[in-house]
Amino acid sequence: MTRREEIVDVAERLLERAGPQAVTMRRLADELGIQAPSLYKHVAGKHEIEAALQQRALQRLGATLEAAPDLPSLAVAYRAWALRHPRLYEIATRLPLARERLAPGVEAAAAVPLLRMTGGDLTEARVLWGLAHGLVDLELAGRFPPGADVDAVWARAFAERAGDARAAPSDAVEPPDPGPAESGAAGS
Amino acid sequence: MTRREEIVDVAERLLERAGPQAVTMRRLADELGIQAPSLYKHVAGKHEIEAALQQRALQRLGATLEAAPDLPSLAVAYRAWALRHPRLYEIATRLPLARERLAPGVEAAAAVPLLRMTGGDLTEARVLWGLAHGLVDLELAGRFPPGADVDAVWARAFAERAGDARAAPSDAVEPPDPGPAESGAAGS
DNA sequence: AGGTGTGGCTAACACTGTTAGCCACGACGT
DNA sequence: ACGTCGTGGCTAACAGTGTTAGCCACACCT
Repeated sequence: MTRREEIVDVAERLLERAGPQAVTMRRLADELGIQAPSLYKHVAGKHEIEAALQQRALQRLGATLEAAPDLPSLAVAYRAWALRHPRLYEIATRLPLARERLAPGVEAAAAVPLLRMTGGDLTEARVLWGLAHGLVDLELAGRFPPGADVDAVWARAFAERAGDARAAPSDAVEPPDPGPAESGAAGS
Repeated sequence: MTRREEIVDVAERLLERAGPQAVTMRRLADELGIQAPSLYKHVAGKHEIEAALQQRALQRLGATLEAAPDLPSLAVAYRAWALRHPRLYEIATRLPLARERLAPGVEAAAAVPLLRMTGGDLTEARVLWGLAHGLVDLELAGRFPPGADVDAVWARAFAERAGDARAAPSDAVEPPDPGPAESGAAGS
């Protein structure tokens, strides 16, 4: 394992354990037993570490979603992952998505499971993605008051949507090739 | 106008003009022709300024939404406001909602328009809110690839939902009294 | 042996939010 | 009229942030 990966590993552990404000260059270096400026021998800057975490989060989330057989279970898998890795989810979703830093294909790969559900319908996939993301984001931000029945909200949201998704035009069952801009970008 | 409001005003202008990283205590003080530590004579800390901006954003958004006659136009009004005041929207939505700092009633007031659409159905209101927020958040984060037809996504999302909303149980046409925890908190 | 890249180090810079302590001024009560 | 006191400014300073410059030891390769 290269030292760079090691840094990202520590950053991830630190992030989930102590929150985003704790992942600082000096703290990171401490954890590795070195001095903060030495980090720059392996990494261009903090933004690069964040980009790496973002990429990692996208891959993990995408992999988790792969297993879901239908839309409702995909929804609960999405929410469950986000609640289990809240900081990673935030970093994956709040950061403006450094596409140029991202390894090619990971954005597309994260989109595949959802796209499969909608039969390749990009618009519908984006609706569902927005719905899931919005609900997760509000929940993570503590926006639903304590005691709110969030389970019921998710049930309602995706129960009704499920019918629509199946009724969608089956123009492309196979996910489109992860081409440049438009194709794979519905889920990331 | 008290000096405190003046500070928040400058903060808001600075935020929308130059972005969140530009609204710093020293910069704020410069804009007011004073020294940074003097700000603390009027404000407990930066968090208080942010909380004030958050409250302001909630009020403005709520007021804008008031005018919408039906669900589709409420959706476009929501999106339009967010796109016109992206930084304010972020601060209103990303910050963990300092409920104790918030003037009583503003959270509830922001929820009223949506709740009216759903005939008082809290769960449905939250679904719609999550949907709208998620789509806005993804768009603001630059998550939809350039060239994506976001209009189409919104049209699809709320065209189908509109029927559901009207078919919702009409158990409470009048928005519930803005009681303590549960009632008014669906939209904020 | 000699050169070279790798990966540490210290010192320092320009920022950030924030605190302590001082001081001028204006209002207010006696 | 005079003392008192709150208001609102100031400077100096602190701890912490990301980041750069420059130095140096060690391993490796010719």
